[in-house]
Amino acid sequence: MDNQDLRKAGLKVTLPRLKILEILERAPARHVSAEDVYRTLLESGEDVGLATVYRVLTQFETAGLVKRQNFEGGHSVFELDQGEHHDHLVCVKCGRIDEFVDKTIEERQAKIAANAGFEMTDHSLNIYGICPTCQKKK
Amino acid sequence: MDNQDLRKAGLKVTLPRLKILEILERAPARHVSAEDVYRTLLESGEDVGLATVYRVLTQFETAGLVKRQNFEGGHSVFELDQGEHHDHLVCVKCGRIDEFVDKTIEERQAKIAANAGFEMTDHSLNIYGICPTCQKKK
DNA sequence: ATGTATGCAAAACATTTGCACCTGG
DNA sequence: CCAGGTGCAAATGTTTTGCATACAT
Repeated sequence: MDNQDLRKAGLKVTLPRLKILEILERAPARHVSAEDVYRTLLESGEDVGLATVYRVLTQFETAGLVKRQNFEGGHSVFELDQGEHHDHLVCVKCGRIDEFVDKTIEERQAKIAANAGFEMTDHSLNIYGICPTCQKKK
Repeated sequence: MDNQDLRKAGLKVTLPRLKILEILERAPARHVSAEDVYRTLLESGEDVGLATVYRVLTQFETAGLVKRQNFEGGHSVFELDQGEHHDHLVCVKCGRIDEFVDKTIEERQAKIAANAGFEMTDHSLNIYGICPTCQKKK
């Protein structure tokens, strides 16, 4: 089935692309960095270059298969794009990432952009904090 | 007056620090990158290293004098911290940055963090789009 | 004087790109 | 076969760091 997605995006079905797609699908955290993907590939004995990981992830993003999130410190994570937009709650201690959607916020954002005369292309809302687990550990 | 702010932060009052503070105060765009500050310094004939610009800006951030915003592409901008929190509207064409505050959004964010059991430490909301000026230029 | 600050050059990251070789359709 | 894909190494852009020197107090 994934082969179809790749072909539709005009991408050849190659081993690296399939493997990376698989890793994204199985990632327990859903949000993984390019480095994470690369490490996982090496662990499974695949001989894929980090450059390819970046190239493939970028192509996937262009194809709409994947979403890229830029967090603080010039560090990005990728997640499978499952259609529904959402924002992120990021734990600054353990890196855990929760997702949420808030219709009210979405609406206000659209209104703010419109008021300012901006044609909104995208938006990112990240709430940083300490997750329940890390609070207990303290 | 600024000398006081520096001293209070435990920083010696040095020429580079004063100059950088001055540039931040006079920046027409309010939001400047380290590179911007560096270039402005060179233009005014000051002999300051880029490393110092980064060091000073980081110290200013720690001291609460300055806010750092991380935008997409591992690129950061700095602005004088004037107390009132605000979010950003960023033009993806010309880089123009507008500020806004929306009480409703702030409240919802706090609620979302609380519901998830997160102790919120910070949050960043950036709306990306095309500003009115760039729309006309099209 | 003495502990900080600074400039410079080198290092550290995260990401991208050039290029010769490989591979899917 | 041949365009597109890949690995590797080198380049990039941004930010940080090591170190010897210079400065504020």
